[in-house]
Amino acid sequence: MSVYEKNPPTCECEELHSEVIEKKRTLMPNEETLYDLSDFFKIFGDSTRMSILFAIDGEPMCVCDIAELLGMTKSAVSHQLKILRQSDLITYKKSGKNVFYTLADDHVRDIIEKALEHIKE
Amino acid sequence: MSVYEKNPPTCECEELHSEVIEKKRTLMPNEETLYDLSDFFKIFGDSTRMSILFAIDGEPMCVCDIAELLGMTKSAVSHQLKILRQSDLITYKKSGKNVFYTLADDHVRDIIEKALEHIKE
DNA sequence: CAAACAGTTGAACAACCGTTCAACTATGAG
DNA sequence: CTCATAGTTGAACGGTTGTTCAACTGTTTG
Repeated sequence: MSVYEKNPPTCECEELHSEVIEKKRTLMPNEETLYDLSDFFKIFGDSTRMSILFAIDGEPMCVCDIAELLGMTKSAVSHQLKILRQSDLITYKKSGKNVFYTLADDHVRDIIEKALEHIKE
Repeated sequence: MSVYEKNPPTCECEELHSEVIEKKRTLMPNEETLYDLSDFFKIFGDSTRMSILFAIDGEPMCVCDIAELLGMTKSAVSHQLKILRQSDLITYKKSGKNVFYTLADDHVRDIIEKALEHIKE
């Protein structure tokens, strides 16, 4: 049951524009989509993860090299790689003792590109 | 001074792929851009703010109506509106006792649309 | 001017999240 | 087999962040 479906009235306002509210209610995405969307953006909302995404763009990198490049510990990097893995934003390939990570697809690049455009307005 | 510029070595690894690291170092965006990017995505990384963005898309809405639609208090909504305002993602127009908010431009819509595509893969 | 209502704001609290630390698995070299 | 190295993981700590609450500003109405 979505919160957008009718009451209970939580806003103490007296003079609501009911027509507008009802109209908007029908236009809102369902709650699950809203959570999926914000969860998706949450992944990009950390500078460490953003750095990792740029680092492993193009040529794959192993955990040690990423840690060295970013000036962080392997542990911290590995924790973030796990989050990126679980979001299907990156893939990895084991090679001996090393694990090489790279971007899963071009979608990620596209979204970051869009954001860069907005920032430089 | 960026952390990506040369050492000190923070990774305890012994067998680094120095060539790859140096190459990547030249390709990384500067630190400020990285922070701006992740800060930008951070705005979208909250389901309340995401709901507000969908709500005020198209026809503008006043704070009371948004609060009623989302089932939240005016205060909570106002706090989030402030964050969205400071990020230049929304604009507002005062009209009597009401303040009507709407999206600043089509850029926001574009980015959310891209994300929606990725989610439905 | 006074009362009512829309909206904002700062402080405080709780929940969330990223890094650190230590312990662990696993692979390759001697 | 044993040791060293790459990488992962869970717990814990500290900083961040969203909501609540109460007090505030500002506008309209009588």
